[in-house]
Amino acid sequence: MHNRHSNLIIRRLEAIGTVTDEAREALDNLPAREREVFRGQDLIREGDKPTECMLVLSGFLYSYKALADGTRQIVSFHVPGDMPDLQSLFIETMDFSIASSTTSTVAAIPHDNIRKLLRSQPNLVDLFWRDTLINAAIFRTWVMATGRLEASEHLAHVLCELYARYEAVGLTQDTSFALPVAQAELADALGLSAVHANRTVQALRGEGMVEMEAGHVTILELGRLQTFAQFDPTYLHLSHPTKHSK
Amino acid sequence: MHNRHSNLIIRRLEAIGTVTDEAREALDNLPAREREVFRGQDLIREGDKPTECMLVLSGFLYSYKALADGTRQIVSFHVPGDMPDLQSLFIETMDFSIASSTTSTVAAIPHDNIRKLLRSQPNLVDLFWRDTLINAAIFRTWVMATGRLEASEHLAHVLCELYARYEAVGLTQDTSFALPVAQAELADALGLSAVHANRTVQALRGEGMVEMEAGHVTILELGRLQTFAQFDPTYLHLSHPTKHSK
DNA sequence: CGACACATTGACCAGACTCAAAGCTAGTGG
DNA sequence: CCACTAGCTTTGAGTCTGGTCAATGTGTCG
Repeated sequence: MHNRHSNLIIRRLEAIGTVTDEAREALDNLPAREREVFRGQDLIREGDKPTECMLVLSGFLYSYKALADGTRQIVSFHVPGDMPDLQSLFIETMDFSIASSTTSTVAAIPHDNIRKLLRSQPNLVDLFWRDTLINAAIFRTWVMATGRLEASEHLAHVLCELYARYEAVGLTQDTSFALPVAQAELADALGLSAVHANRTVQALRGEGMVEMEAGHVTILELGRLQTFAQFDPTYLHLSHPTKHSK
Repeated sequence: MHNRHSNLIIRRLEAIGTVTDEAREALDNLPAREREVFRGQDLIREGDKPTECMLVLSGFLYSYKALADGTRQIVSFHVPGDMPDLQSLFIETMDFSIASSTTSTVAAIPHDNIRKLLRSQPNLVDLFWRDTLINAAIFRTWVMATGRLEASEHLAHVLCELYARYEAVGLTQDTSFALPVAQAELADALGLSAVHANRTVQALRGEGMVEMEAGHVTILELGRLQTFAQFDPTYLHLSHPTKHSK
């Protein structure tokens, strides 16, 4: 049997590629220090120089960049199985912060151990690299959505993405999933004001495409939502995408 | 002496890390088929499954994602030395297109040869991986700029970024550099309409911070431009960043 | 009950969009 | 050498999406 953190990593990596038995074994032997982070608390800050990588075990986190006027832009959400600062392995200084939007558990894995692992398992280098490439694809898509979609389409797109990513690690219940973020945080992710984010949520609800309340989302009509958002799951490069459109 | 394409790759990689002599040698032996691309022409299209990677030798290209209504969002610019589709090594299907905005020369390097190179030079795996991570950081920053900066700040930010990236590969002349894109393309990069992009360019010119004309940009007051754009070069993770602000 | 955090509304404002029409400039054919 | 075109840039006028400010609900917790 595997331990909690290796189970999650493996599930994540299997969603994007193939994990050999040997690699599975090696992942299981990674040491990890578990840690809790609470709502609104920063796990890592811009400018930090981490010596370990974080693996999300439970909860929900997000990365953001702060601006001069005190506002911020959330640049990605992190669900269990994600390693939000994997980049710190190769890039010394963090160029963004990571915060938790609810009580989350993370496993901290020292760089040294990951480096040793990657040396012994070249198979994993490919998979981890692939993971960073998929992350980049997600950012690209956020640029597209932020730059060219209307607020309600953008929100719909984010919901489609989260649904697909949750499903990839088996964390959906039917067509609903956890989204424990306040509307103000949603606003920071969409590049909107909090007031307009609220109106945007109401618009989507009014369309009957989703239910959003008390920290979780239920998608009522996935196909329609995806079409509306112009969501094409290709960019997530998952092994078994969940395209339901048309 | 090195050939044209390896010279550029090496300069690029040296800007972000250290290249061993052995790796240098191996890079020099990469086979490459040179190719010209002309203004407006797609080098690679969304949905393609490339079997080689492109290295920009000269000119200027950009990546974009097309939307349902015929509009598009440019998600990144590519200067000489960049490998805009390095990801195709690990991700089968392209989720964006790459087009040239002027006459450009690219070198096509077969995946097989790159894979062989990476097996023999683990040092290069780190560097290439680091390159993809830096790319991701650039996307993140674009999300931030698109979501939270005003149009003129956003334009200023893009100019600061390009200046820093050009400088890293030694392609600036004093404080000016080539930007052979029409304002309509700038608009697609900034997520603006062409009309507003024009007004935004005029605003920056009016401030006396930059000159922009006939496909090239001269930065008149770098410090002020960087401050205005809230540009912090950390995210480019270059070895010798060009921070001039205060 | 009061405090706090979050969601919701209303009224008004502004940055950016659209449509439409002119300028400019380099290149082409006569 | 000039009229003509094509591709860009620039301007003007009216509209709209999303922003700001300021209240007002609502729910949870001590």
